[in-house]
Amino acid sequence: MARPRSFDMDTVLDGAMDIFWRQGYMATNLPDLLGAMGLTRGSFYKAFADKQGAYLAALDRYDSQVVDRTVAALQGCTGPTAGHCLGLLFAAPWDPGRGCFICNAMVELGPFEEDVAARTNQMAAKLRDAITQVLVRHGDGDGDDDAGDVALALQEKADLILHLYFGHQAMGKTAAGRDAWPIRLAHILGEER
Amino acid sequence: MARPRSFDMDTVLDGAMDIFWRQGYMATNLPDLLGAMGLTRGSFYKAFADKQGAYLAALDRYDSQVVDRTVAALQGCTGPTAGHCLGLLFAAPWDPGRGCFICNAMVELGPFEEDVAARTNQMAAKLRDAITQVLVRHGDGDGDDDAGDVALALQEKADLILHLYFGHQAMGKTAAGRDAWPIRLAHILGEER
DNA sequence: TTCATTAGGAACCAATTGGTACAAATCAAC
DNA sequence: GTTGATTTGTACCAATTGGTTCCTAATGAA
Repeated sequence: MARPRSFDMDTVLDGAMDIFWRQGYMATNLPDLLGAMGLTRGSFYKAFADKQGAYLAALDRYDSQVVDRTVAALQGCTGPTAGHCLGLLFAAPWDPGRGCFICNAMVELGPFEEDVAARTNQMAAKLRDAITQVLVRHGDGDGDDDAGDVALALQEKADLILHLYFGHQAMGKTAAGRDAWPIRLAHILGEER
Repeated sequence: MARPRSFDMDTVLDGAMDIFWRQGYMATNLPDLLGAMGLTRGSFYKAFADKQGAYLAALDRYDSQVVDRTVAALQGCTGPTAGHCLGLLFAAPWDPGRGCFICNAMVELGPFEEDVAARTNQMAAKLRDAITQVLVRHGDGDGDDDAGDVALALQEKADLILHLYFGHQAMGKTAAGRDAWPIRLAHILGEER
C-alpha cells in the first residue's frame, strides 16, 4: 500500500557521496546537497532524518562502493610482488581535489562525531586487513618472528602502508603534484634491495 | 599618535591558531573565534580583514611557532641515527583530536582556497627539507646514485616520511589509538636490517 | 472505486551566519 | 586642554542556515 518512491535510492546516495566527498560536511549546505541528490526538501527529510543522516548514509555508500571494491581488487590481484599489488591503492583514478573520503571525514569530523569516527575506523580497518592479506600472500607471513623485535611486524607494515596512503591523499588535495610522488612500494617493502 | 592597541597580538594569534587548529575553518563561527581570541567584533575587523584573514594569520602563526620549532628540533638533533631524529616528528606532544594544522587545512580548504594551499605547501616543503637534511646528515647522501634507479632516492625517502607523518596525524584524529602505532622508522629507513 | 498511506513540493520559520555603522574611549602631539 | 587619529564595543543588518508544516497528488490494497 501507499505511494512508492519515485527516485532511485542508489542514484541519490551516489549524489550525496559525491558532494560530501568533494566539499566536506560543513561546506555543503542544504540547497547544494539537494541539488546533488536530485531531491526536494520533502523527499529528503522523509528519506533521511537530517543532514547528518544523509552524511552517514553517504559514508556507508562509500564503504560499499569504493572501499569494498578496493578490497576486492587487492584480494584479486595476481601481481608478482606485494609492492605491485599495493600499488593499486595509490594508482586509483584520481579526481583532483577530492582525495579519500575516509581521510576527509576523519579529519573534519573525527573528533566530534562518534558515528563518523566509528565508520572511518571500520573502513580503515577493512583496508588495513586487505593490505595485510596481500603481504601474507606474498610471503611476508610473520616469518620474521624468529628475529625477535627487530623486524617490522606484519601489522606494523600494514599500518605503515595505510597511513602512507592517507598522507598521500591528504597531500593530493592541494594539487601540488600527485605525479611528483612516484610511490615505489617495492623499496619500502624491501622487495628490491 | 592615536590610540594604541590594548591587546597583545601574539596572544590573540595563539587563540586563533588554537581554535582553528582544533575545529577547522567552517566549524568555527565568529562568536567562538572572538572568544578564543579575546577580541570583540570592532577590534577583530580592524586588525584582520575578515574571518579568512584571521585564518591565514593563524596559519602563519603555526608556521612561525610550530613548524619552525619542529625544523629547528630536527636540525639540532644529535641522535645516533636518522630514525632516531625523525622520530621527533611522531613523538611530538599530542593533543587528542587536534592533529596537524597543515594536514587539517590541506584537507578542508586545499582545493578551494589558493592562499591556504600555498601556505600548506610551503610548510610541507619546509618539513620535507628538514627531513632531507637529517637523512643527509646521517649518511644517506645520495650515495645510491651508482645503483641507478633501483634505490630509493633521497627526496623520495623524505616525501615518504612526510606523507607518513600526515597520514599518522589524520588517523590520530579519530583517537582510535595513536599509541597503537609505534612508529619504528629505523626499519623503514633500513637502518636495522 | 474507495481509502489508507505515503511521496512530493512549496511556503514558511526561528536562529544563526559573517559583516557593517557609528559613537564612545583613548592615546600622542601640539 | 585641544586636536587628530585610531581603537574598541555595541547595536544593527541582510542573507543564509537547517529544519518544519501542510497540503496535494500519487499509489496500491481491499
